[in-house]
Order: sequence, then C-alpha cells, then structure tokens
Amino acid sequence: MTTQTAVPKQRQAKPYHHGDLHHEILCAARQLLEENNIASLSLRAVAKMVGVSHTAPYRHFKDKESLLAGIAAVGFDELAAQMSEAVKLHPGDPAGQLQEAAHRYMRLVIGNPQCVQLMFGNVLPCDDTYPDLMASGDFAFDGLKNIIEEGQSLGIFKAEDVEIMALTAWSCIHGLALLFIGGHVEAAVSLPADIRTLTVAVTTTMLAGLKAG
Amino acid sequence: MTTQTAVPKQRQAKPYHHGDLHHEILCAARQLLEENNIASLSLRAVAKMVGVSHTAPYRHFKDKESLLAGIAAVGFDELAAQMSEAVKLHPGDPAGQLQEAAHRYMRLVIGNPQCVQLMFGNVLPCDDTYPDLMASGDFAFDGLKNIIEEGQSLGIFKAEDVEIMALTAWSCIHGLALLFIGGHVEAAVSLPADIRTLTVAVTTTMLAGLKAG
DNA sequence: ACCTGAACACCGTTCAAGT
DNA sequence: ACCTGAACACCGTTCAAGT
Repeated sequence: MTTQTAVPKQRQAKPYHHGDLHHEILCAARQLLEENNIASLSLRAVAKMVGVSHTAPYRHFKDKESLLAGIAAVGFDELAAQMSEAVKLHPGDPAGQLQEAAHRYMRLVIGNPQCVQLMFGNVLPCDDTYPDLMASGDFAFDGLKNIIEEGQSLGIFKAEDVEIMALTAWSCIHGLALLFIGGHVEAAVSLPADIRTLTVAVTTTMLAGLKAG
Repeated sequence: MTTQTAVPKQRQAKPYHHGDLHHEILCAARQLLEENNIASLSLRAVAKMVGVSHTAPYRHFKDKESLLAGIAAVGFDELAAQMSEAVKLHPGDPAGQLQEAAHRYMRLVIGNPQCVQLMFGNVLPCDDTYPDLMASGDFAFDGLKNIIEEGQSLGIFKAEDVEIMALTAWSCIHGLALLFIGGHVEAAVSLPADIRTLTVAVTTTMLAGLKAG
C-alpha cells in the first residue's frame, strides 16, 4: 500500500477527470462564444461540452462573469502579442508599424468578433475587479505610444500630445473594425468592401493627419 | 345600455389595461437596459415594471430579440436626428458640421451606452430580419457623405472616394466613443480625459487627414 | 382584441454528499 | 482536492382559457 501511494498523481489514468479542466473550460467557452453570440453562452453548455457536471466549473471560476473575464483576458493577451509583432516587423518605420498593427488589429477582430464584443462591449466591470484584464490592454496601448514617440523623434509625426495622438490612431482602427463586424460597413460602402483596401484607406487618412506639416 | 356603448373606448377608465402598452414596454425596457447591462435585461422584469403579466409583451413583440430590435431602432432614429441637426447648425461649413456631428455622436453614446452596445454590439442579426433597423443608420451615413461631398466641392476636402472618406470619419469618432464608454480611454490617457477636449483633438487630426493638401 | 395563469425546458448558483 | 446530484429561484416561450 505504501508503494502505491508513491505514484505521481498526474500519471494516474484520468483519476477523476481531466488534467487541466481550467484550460479546457476556457477553450470550450471561447469556441461556444464564437459559435453563437455572447448572450446565449451558458455555463451548463460549456460543462456539457467538456464532459463534466454543470457544477464542476465552479471549482475553477467563481462566476459566469469570472469565466467571461478569463476569455477576455486571453483576447487582450493575443492583441498585445500582435501589436509587438507589428513593431518588430518594421524597425525604424513608425508609419509602417502603424499600418501593420492596423491590419493585425482588423484580422484579430474579424477572426474573433464575439470575443472582441466581450473585451470592449461593457459586459465586464471597468473597475479593478479583474486586475489582469486591463493590464494587457495597457501594454498594447503603451506600444502604440512608443510608435508615435519614435515617429516624432524622427520628425515625421506632429509634435503634439503623444497619448492623444495614440488614442486617435487607436480610435480610427477600432471604430473601423467594430463597424465592420457589426455589418455596418457592408451596409454603407457600396463598392468593394475589401477589408485590406478599407484598412489601408482609413489608416492612410489617419496617418496624413498625424504627420508633420 | 345603447348610450353606454357609445362612449369612446379610450375614455373608459383603464378598461383592461393601458392605452399604449407597446410604447410603455419599449420605454420600460430602455430604462431597465441602461440601469443594468444588456445581458441581464429580462422580459419578465419589463412586464413587472409596466404592471402586466409576463406574457402580455408577446402581444406586441414576437420575441425578446424583437423587443431589443425595437429599442435599437429608437436609438438609430435619435442618432439620425442628431446628425441632421448638426448639418443645419453650420450651413456651408462642412468642417464645422463634422465637428458638431462628432460632439453629438459622443454625447448620445455616452448618454445611452447600453443602447449603443445593442445597436452596434452584434446582438441583433445583420440580415434583413429587422428592415427598419438599418434604415436610420443608412440615413445617418448618407448625411455624412453629403458633408464630405460639400467639402470636396468647396475644395477644402481631398477629392477621393466619398464613401471611404465618410467611413474614415465615422470610424474615428465611433471608435473614440466606444473606447470611452468601455472605460479604455480613462485607462489609457493619464491627464485630463475631458470628453470635449478629446473629441476636438481626435476630430481635428481626422480633419487634417481629410483636407486637401 | 387583449390579457392571464399554468406549464415546460432552460439557466446560474448553492450545498451537502460522494471518491 | 475535485467532482456530482438535488434543490432553488429565475428566465423565455407556448397555449388554453378568461373578459
């Protein structure tokens, strides 16, 4: 009996259930979220998909809201990763970094529309209930500010308030992305509605406003 | 008995119930929507607030979704009204019209954040299930295009694609408004976070990009 | 015509109980 | 420690029945 108890726990064949239920619930919830909309995501459906009882998720998430916050946090992490990737791809070229970041922002939003609605749609509280939620968002915004500052020091961007210029750039592409996934761009623009063309056009106009006269 | 039946129906003291239950339900739903978030709006709570049974709303709205679409339609109507108001206030001054429209857009979004999330948050289907929903949105966008065209004919805006320029302007202010009500602007911008200042700054930059070189 | 009440299937959450 | 099943209050929706 003493030798049996020495066997490492994680090597036992599915002792009760999964090895990483936390992660599995998060993945299943993300998938179900994108399949329908955010209102019809049910904790019980997530549990059924993973194959556990409908009360099992409460071991890993305090709330339904807490699970939603977990999904949103993954989304913000991916957003921050895309932004730093855009910076790396165009060293010394702030305008190119901004264009690249815009395209990646659009691609991420269009690829995960419901997750984006969760991240930006006033579903989670803005206060510090979920501290790690906003952390990645702030990180992404810091990257944006760095791009603006580099452009200013190179003399190609106007020498105005960095935060406001960064916010302007963010607003532009964020607005386009959200209007697009809401179907409002297709309703408004008659001709091509090609995502890449639209992104280039909007970003170019925005850049023209940011650039030094 | 015959004289009694001649009394107009709407004068009888609350014969069964209200005179305009449709409108009352819509108003109560709007109020409850803004008090909490969109997920926790319940048809039964609306019915209780109005003072009817929880099945009465089904006489006036096919669905919960149909009620939500009704709320969103009111929002789009108000948006369109604000936009045409902005045009009237600054005749012959497209740049001023755009600034005015931006301020009114911001005010409306900040005043009814949950309604805006309903209008633009991928809650309702994009297809023609609710035809009058997008109609007001299109009307507002047409007004925006008219402003751009007037600016082009006056020679103060670039002579590029009107729809894309209008979409750029819309994206800018829409993005700022949605980031603001999501609490992301306060998290990002350190200093004033004054709405009017931000709106002027973002709109000015956007206008600089739209203007002819 | 317009509204009600019972009924059904679903949901989030809690809690004592199982291994 | 981790998971289950019964239980509770709530929800959207339907339908036969009331005035």
